[in-house]
Amino acid sequence: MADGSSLSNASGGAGGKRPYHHGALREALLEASERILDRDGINGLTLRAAAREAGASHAAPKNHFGDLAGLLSELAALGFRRFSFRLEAAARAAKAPEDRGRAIGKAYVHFAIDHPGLFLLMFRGERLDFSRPSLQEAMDAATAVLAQAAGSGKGGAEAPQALARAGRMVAAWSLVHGFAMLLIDGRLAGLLSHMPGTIGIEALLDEVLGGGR
Amino acid sequence: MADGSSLSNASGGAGGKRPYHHGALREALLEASERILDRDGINGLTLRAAAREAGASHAAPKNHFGDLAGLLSELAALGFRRFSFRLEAAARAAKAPEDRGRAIGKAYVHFAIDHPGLFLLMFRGERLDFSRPSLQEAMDAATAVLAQAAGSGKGGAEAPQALARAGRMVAAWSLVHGFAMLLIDGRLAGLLSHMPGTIGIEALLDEVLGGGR
DNA sequence: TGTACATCAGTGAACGCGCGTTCACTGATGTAC
DNA sequence: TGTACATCAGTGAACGCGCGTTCACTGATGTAC
Repeated sequence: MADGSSLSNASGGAGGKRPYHHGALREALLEASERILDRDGINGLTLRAAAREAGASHAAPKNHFGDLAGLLSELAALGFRRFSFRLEAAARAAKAPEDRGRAIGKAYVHFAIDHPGLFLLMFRGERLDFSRPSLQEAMDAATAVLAQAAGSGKGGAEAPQALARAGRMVAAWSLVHGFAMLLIDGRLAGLLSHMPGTIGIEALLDEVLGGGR
Repeated sequence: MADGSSLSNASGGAGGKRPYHHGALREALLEASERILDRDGINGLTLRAAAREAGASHAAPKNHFGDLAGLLSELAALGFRRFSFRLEAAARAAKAPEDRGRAIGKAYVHFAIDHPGLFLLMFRGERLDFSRPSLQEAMDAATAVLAQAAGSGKGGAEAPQALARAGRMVAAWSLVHGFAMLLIDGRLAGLLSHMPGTIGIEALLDEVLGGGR
């Protein structure tokens, strides 16, 4: 995907008969896979289902991804790249430096809300192949964004000990990750429905992220 | 499971020939399922695998659980009951009242470490049947333990607003849940290996739970 | 204390299904000459 | 500017596998009389 969204080449004409070679089947398969992920969840995403959704023969994905773990891993890598982009954009958009941590936290949760299937695929490592360089690179980049966000949160000079710094970073990560997971699994909705009054998710998220400051 | 662990009845004799009726196949299937969960993960747990592991015919589980969702849900219910028990025991064992919240948080994470497969089954709702009364009851009980723990954490009288109270509870839950999830998925190990020095999980957990106080 | 019978847990063969994978093939593209 | 050929993406039939489910059955238990 060199330059974005010009994915439908070759078959765009008015001829109707689609050519033997798709031209961008790899990208089409990834897009189809994401659609399946959002619609049917991770267990519905198989090599055959991806081929079906993309309108290709069921053996075609083999050429591009090798096996199912390959397809899932490339899709997860794509997700991590998009994830990093959104976190960084949120950090840049924050007005004051001390708002950056909270902005990144909100972006983290919003990504999970917008792409729950992709988010679960990314953070449910069981079926991914971490030896794939594209996945490793995308994951490392995302981790770097998070580490930088947590490191800049409250001023970096005091508390120079490694344990304290790791504790602050992991606490921030755990907080937003746990919130996102519980939300996606419907646990927060179940909890809030048992509480008096009406509490919206956004207000709750603000409260959770604001509470630690 | 009325009175605990006397699960191997009837076939205990020295006769060798095991009887046609198992006597406690339901419990044996649940134990076998948990073994599979820990060994092969949730995707390895099928009706046939459970029957195989328990030494029964592959159609036998149908009699006790109906379908796969039934088996998974009963196993999750069992997990929630054990979960509640451990959280409550940790709360009781805390010396000072102000230590209870932290003790419950540690018990939460330790449960996930000790039973990762079961923990993921419990908190990955996709394949559970929440209309099962046993699962509902066990979940409600666990939620009540958590709510009580968060409510008693810092004194209950001030900040009487519902949103603030919900925020405190959800923040505490998100923190331990996120930590447990990231740990199980191996993300924390990956992160710590990139940091200077050697940081143990227990020390990190103490730091994370202690940081908010 | 026996006998007949209903009940039901558990068995094992058989079914259809979707899956990943293999394999011979076909159509298109690019390159050598 | 043509022609031959290697390459390779994509096809479609076929394979074996494990799954959930069905179904006729078998063995054990409990109850009525």
